[in-house]
Amino acid sequence: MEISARKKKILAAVVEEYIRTAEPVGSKSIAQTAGLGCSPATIRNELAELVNMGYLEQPHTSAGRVPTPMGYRMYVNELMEQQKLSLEETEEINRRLNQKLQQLDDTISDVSRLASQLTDYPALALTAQSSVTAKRFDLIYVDANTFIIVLMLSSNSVKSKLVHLPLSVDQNMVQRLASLFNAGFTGLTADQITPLLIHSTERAADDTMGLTSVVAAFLIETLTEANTPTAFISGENRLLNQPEFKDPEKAHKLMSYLSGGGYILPSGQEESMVSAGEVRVLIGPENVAEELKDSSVIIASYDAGDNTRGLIGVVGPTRMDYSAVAAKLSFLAAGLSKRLGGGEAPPEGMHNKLIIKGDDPNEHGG
Amino acid sequence: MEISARKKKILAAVVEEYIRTAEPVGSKSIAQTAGLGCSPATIRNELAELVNMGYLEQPHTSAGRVPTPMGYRMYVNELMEQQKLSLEETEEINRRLNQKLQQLDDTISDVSRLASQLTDYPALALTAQSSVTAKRFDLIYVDANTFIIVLMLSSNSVKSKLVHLPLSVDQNMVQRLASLFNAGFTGLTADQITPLLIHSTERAADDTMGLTSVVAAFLIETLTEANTPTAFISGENRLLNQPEFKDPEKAHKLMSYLSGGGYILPSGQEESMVSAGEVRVLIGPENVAEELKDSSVIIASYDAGDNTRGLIGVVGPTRMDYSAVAAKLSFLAAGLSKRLGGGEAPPEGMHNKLIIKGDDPNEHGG
DNA sequence: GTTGGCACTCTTTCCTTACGAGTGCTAATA
DNA sequence: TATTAGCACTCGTAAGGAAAGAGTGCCAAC
Repeated sequence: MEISARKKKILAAVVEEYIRTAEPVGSKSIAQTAGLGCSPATIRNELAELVNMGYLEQPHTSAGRVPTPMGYRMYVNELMEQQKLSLEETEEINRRLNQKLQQLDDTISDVSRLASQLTDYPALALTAQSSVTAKRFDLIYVDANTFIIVLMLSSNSVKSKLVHLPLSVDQNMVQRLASLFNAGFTGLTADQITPLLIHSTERAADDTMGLTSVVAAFLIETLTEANTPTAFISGENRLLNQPEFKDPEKAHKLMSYLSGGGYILPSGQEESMVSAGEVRVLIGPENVAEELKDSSVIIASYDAGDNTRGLIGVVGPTRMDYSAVAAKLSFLAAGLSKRLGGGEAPPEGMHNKLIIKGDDPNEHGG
Repeated sequence: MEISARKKKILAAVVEEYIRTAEPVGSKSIAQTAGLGCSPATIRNELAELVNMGYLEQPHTSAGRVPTPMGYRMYVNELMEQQKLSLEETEEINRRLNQKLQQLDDTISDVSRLASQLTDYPALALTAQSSVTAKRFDLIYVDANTFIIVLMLSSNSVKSKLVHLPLSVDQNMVQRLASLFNAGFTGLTADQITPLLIHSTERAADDTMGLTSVVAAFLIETLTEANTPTAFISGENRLLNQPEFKDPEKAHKLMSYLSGGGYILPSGQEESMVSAGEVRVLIGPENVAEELKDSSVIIASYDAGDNTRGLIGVVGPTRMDYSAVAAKLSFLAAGLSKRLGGGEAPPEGMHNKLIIKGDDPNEHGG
């Protein structure tokens, strides 16, 4: 059965009213606000059908209607209007991005904080999983017992570490080692750096002091860290703003799930699930994690340069302001991409052309 | 009026029972548990006097007794038994410290997370405010448009940054600049680096491309960052475990205060308030921040090396397990000091000799 | 297809009552 | 003088019940 235009209007009205008030929506208030010239009784008939179709439900017989996940899904896919951010909002976001943005590592936490502040929901930011390799080694001789490892990565970031040794370092050896590493270890991923390779380098450098393994260990650690996507969550406490979490039990469960680095997306699929410039919405039971079955997640991806993508997302009750949050995240992601990504800058006003993708492709007419 | 030995015993029993159950404590339960051979009626008389003296209060006429902040203070200063950590606990802490500890920057968040997990309260970690200066500069020429700044600080950490320039870099210039910076900028604090100094260096290096100011900017930024104490708070959500925060309003207020980097100690006095090896307890109204007047804070300081100290602290309701938390924090701080500080390692079993200092020196007999 | 009317349902709120934990006081006791 | 038993009293909390109110479903009329 196809859903009529009026039903759509009514459904949208219910969803929006419910998002606003968190109270079941009655026929009367719809008749007043939705602006379609008909009486509460008519609305009631339509509502009853929407319940039958699975878009709405009643908490109990004499209550108003509440959207089901399916109702939200319909709303997000077809009914929701793209929300435009006000000039002040876009300026605010840009200002804060410019203020903070130097290196992704430092900002991943700032980004999640910003997203949380903007939306008033808990927010998370994920760095992209990429395959970073070493591009260049420098070893700086400081004194007889000390040298500095400087490691430039394919992602064009630089990592460094001060190494103290109990033994005296030979300055020639340090230089020899740097050349050997530049020759043999650049372009390798962490798991291509085998003990065998290290060992043969050690011999080639005539290294009896274990310098080679120190440098190699730092390299492996750095690469592993750079390739491990890290998540940062902030603003968990904002859940408490939402009436659905007035029960501390419930709030605590979700908050500790989030704080504990609880994964939002099926691991390994993070970036692949959201393509660039698009915002994905996971509603209630569409989430994989048991703890999120009553909540919704909105995720945008950003281009972190180097052909990798990261994610920013927001978690809230299913009764979430999808439109506003999607718009904000989309703009934020675009701003991040512009600043981090090497690639083409998103066009001005890009946040208006926001593409929202549902979870289940069957459900939205393509 | 001096407080009798029996009153002390009774007060301690009330505090401990209340900490355990979060329910007002009646005379009967004390008579049973406290093991002083007297009847509830006797206890009642004593309790009434303890109320008069200000150590206890009654929520209402027919309820049991609850400690006042003054009662907690007395308990912390004089009555509380030093809690020893079990072998498993100390081993667990040591294990996790060893696992994580490489550089303070990376671990400040880990430390606060660890403290929070151990105590099941929100925890914060503060880096020490110190006066870090530059110790050594290296500039690595990468290609015509790129070089790397490597900056070694007096704290013996190393910071580095990749710099891209629109103009071609002259390799000689890069080296000249490094020498000039090593000669003129080491040992200076951020505010000693004046535009004048930068300008004269620029001329001395014959730098027409603005390299000098790029390096100087990085230096200033790094020093400023290193000297700014950063706080990290985690586990805010654990507040929800406590029955006193079953009201989401209340919980949210405190949590957002904490998340917002709310300051626990009067700013500027952070380290000076807690001396090494000692644990400080701030009970309820002893706190300066309005938001903390109903809560208690337990703080330990650790030696971060380089004559600087940092803090780890825990926030909870006044009904807090002072003894256990103090023991854990103390051990944690000692462990951190041992690993970070240059100084003498704390003696084995140091957590047994824990010194607890109250807020107000007048209140505990010296 | 739409609407007004009306009986019905079910939650929420408020009030009252009963209960019980714990006290304070008094008088007896060691 | 300190302790104890006994008892009336207080006050918060839980339980029960009635009234209110919001919203529905359905029917008959338009």
